Amino acid sequence: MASIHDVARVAGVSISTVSYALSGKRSIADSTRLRITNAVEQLGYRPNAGARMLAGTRTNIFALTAPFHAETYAPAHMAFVLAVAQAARAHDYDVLLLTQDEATSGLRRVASSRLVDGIIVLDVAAEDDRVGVIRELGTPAVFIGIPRDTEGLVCVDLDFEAAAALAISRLTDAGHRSIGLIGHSPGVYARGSNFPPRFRDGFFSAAAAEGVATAFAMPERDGPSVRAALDELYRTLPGMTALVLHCEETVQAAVMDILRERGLRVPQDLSVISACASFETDHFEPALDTIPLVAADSCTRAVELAIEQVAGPIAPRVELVPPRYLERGSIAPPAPLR
Amino acid sequence: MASIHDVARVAGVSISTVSYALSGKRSIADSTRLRITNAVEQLGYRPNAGARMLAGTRTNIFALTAPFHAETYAPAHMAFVLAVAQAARAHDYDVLLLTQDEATSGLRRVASSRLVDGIIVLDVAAEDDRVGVIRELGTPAVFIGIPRDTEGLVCVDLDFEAAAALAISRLTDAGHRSIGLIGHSPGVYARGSNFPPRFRDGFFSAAAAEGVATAFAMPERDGPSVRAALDELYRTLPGMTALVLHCEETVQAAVMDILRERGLRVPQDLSVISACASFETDHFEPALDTIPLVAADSCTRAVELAIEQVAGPIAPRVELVPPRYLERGSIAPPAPLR
DNA sequence: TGCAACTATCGAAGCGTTTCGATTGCGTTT
DNA sequence: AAACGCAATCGAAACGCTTCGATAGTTGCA
Repeated sequence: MASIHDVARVAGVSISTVSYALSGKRSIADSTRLRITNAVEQLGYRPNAGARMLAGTRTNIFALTAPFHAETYAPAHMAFVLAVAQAARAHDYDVLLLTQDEATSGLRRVASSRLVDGIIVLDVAAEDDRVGVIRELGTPAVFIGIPRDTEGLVCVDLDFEAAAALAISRLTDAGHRSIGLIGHSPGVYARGSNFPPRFRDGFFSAAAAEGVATAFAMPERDGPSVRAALDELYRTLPGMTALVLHCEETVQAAVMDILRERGLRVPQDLSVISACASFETDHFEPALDTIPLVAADSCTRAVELAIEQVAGPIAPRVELVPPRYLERGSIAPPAPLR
Repeated sequence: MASIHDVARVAGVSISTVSYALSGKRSIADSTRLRITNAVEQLGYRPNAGARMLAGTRTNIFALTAPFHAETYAPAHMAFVLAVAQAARAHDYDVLLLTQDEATSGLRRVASSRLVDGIIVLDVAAEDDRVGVIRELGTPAVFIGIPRDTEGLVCVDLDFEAAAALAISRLTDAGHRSIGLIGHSPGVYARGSNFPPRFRDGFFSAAAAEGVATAFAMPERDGPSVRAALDELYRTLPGMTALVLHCEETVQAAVMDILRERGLRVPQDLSVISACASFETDHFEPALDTIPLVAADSCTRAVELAIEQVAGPIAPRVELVPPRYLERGSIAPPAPLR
């Protein structure tokens, strides 16, 4: 395997010249640079990663800690993992995957062995063990998600409160005054993943501000309870004219099936918005207005912030990504009283 | 950050003694070893990863190339990624995640910069670009899945042919002579992921060997075509008494719903086996006999083989993991003619 | 003409390990 | 008593890069 010495020899220069030519950190004559790049090409030279880490100040690797448990929704999880990896590669960073059973010890290990320059934290719980470790390590880190105590941390996430408020405002603009919300399964709220409660709370407070009547149900992941959840909403809120879905793909599909089965047309009989889903919603029949949860948005920003931190300390912050709204025609004014 | 020099100073020995004490590669007096481990503890010393890579012969990192595309079924994909990461950690290896848009160039990059000791290849297509690159690089690599040309490669996978044969033999043992198969969507077969055809072919040849009548249908991922697929099976094979499912969770769920809706009882009216699914099938009503696709089985073995290759070349091979069978009571003798 | 200010290049000192030969001191064997 | 073998330890040479501080050679300007 060719080393920088070989390149220097072939190009007829010293190794420091090669290093500077490749890094661009000092000016090098065009003719020399050309000889060097030719030599690199010819030898198939690639700088040795270990040597670089040792001599340089950075490793060009980020750790990604992405716990996976029973309640995790695989497609969304996957989307975030991939988005982080892609964003990192765009800045010449690689991603090292930490496993959940090594969550805190793995962080310590990779940080104190200087294997990584920083840490990206996914699927953040309100009370998250990783927060304490990261504070203590002082390693550059970005949380995608927001723990309860954000003191000293850099966090990025979709603005779920604003997303909920956006859903409410679109519906009230259309004239709705009775709006239901179908959320995730109770386990998701119980376990402490932080965005479902944030959406729910944003929903309730925006509704309260508008003086809108609300109802909320949390179906289990599997079949029959979706039906029960819908029944519960109609029981609590008999005049419900609009529905916000903040739940998994299978549940949303089930809801649409049940509505169809009951002869309820969207949007004539019921307006529906799909909120903060990380999957495509345009295959539903009819297609639904959507406030998408775009993994790439948060992850790209997270990687940028991580890179800034590698360069030097930055101010702690919580950055909320504003929600977008995609119209697909699933909202109409409420039907006149039947 | 404490270095090996600090440890040596505190313990009152030379750095080589520290290194040998920690690696165990030469004998060290118990008293000395104790002083060293105390110093390590006290200073919170962790060997620097970069220095280790440079001086030693290995990096203790594997690259994981796991392409993700439209046809990918996220939960299964995730299960394999996690299983690889866990198996690697059990051998003190970390996992570097390569993205699909850098599939071949990423392999070249991490291998020739000596960032990784080896490569684990997931979701192998029959004709897979990564095969050529890996042959050319000569880096230790293990394929989880089997490309068409396995010349010189080390591959591990569930024995899908044997799994199909096992399903057939369980059903023929119970007296079935007309067996249907519901497979993945046509796109999966077209794109070249290699296990669906292997299962299908194993199914047909085992059935032929037993003189059993068969039918095969490939529903699209979404709703209505599952119904169509079942209709197709009953049309092609009016006397069908048993069904093998080799498809995604949502499709299996849909099949069970449709059977229930049509008043077909499992197993009295139809025997059903779920084959090579990486999800839990015991929540179906009724629970289904299952030939599970256990990610950990293949991934553990793959990591072992990768580690053997890091130590020195091993013979190329295709290792097939034998299928298991979980009885749950979804098989009965065929119903007498109705 | 002389000197300052550049530009382009080089040499050498690290970075923190691993590992290969010593070297030392003891107990055993002849 | 000389010779040997072994266990425990040390010193120093890599490993391949980055980067700091020279050094020559050029140019510009007083």
